[in-house]
Amino acid sequence: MPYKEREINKMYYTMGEVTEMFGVNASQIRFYEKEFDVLKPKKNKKGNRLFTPEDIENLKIIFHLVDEKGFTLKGAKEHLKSNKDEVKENQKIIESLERIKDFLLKLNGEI
Amino acid sequence: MPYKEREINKMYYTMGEVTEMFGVNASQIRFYEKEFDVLKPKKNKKGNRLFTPEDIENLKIIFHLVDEKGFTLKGAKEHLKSNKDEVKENQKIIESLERIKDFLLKLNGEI
DNA sequence: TACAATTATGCCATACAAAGAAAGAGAAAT
DNA sequence: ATTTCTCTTTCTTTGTATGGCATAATTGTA
Repeated sequence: MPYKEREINKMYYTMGEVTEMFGVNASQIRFYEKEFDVLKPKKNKKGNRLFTPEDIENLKIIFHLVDEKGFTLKGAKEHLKSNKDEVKENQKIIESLERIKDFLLKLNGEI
Repeated sequence: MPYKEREINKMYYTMGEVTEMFGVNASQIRFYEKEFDVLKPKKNKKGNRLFTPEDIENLKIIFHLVDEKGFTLKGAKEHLKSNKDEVKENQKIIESLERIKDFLLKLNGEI
């Protein structure tokens, strides 16, 4: 594995970076960590949390569900479990349609 | 208007029937009535509530959103008002596919 | 008597916020 | 180089406002 890729994989976010990113109090992040099993930040020797990019993605989804959609934490948990695949499926469909669109545009140019 | 249809339109549900139907306390129904503008039961001379079939339908939706989907009351309200949910998303996808269909039909005619 | 209304108050879980301790990092003093 | 002092960050624990109804008291009427 090349050097840069290893660096990316080792990318961690501190608690300060996360609270800055979402504009919330650290206590809320810790509370969410207790509530949502998908959030599993590593910890260093001191005990400080090291958030992975996956943690960040999950936090984005959680904040979207809770703040914008109006789910309870419990509702957001179940939505995460049952709908993560659905969201990814829709993403794939959209990407597929984009490719078809590009193909058709190219075809249209050739006629 | 024929007799039977008038009867159907005049169909009302009492508070007792509603609490029985949803298995909840009357105070919860009255509380939801205060919270959700869509719930507007008539009242007879005595003051007793007369729930319309439309009220019942809305209550079904509300209970579904709150109890099963895990929305907060606020979230359920907004979900009811703005159809910004899956329905509208799917609508956009369908419209997009319709346009693609028209494009393909046109293309097929030209070749 | 039995069901329903209103108004006021009570209550418990949810969803965080605040407080205080502990642990580096860096600068200053020894 | 090492100790001491502050400064900052994060930790854990404890506190609390709000949400979401339930209960109580009183009144009405069929």
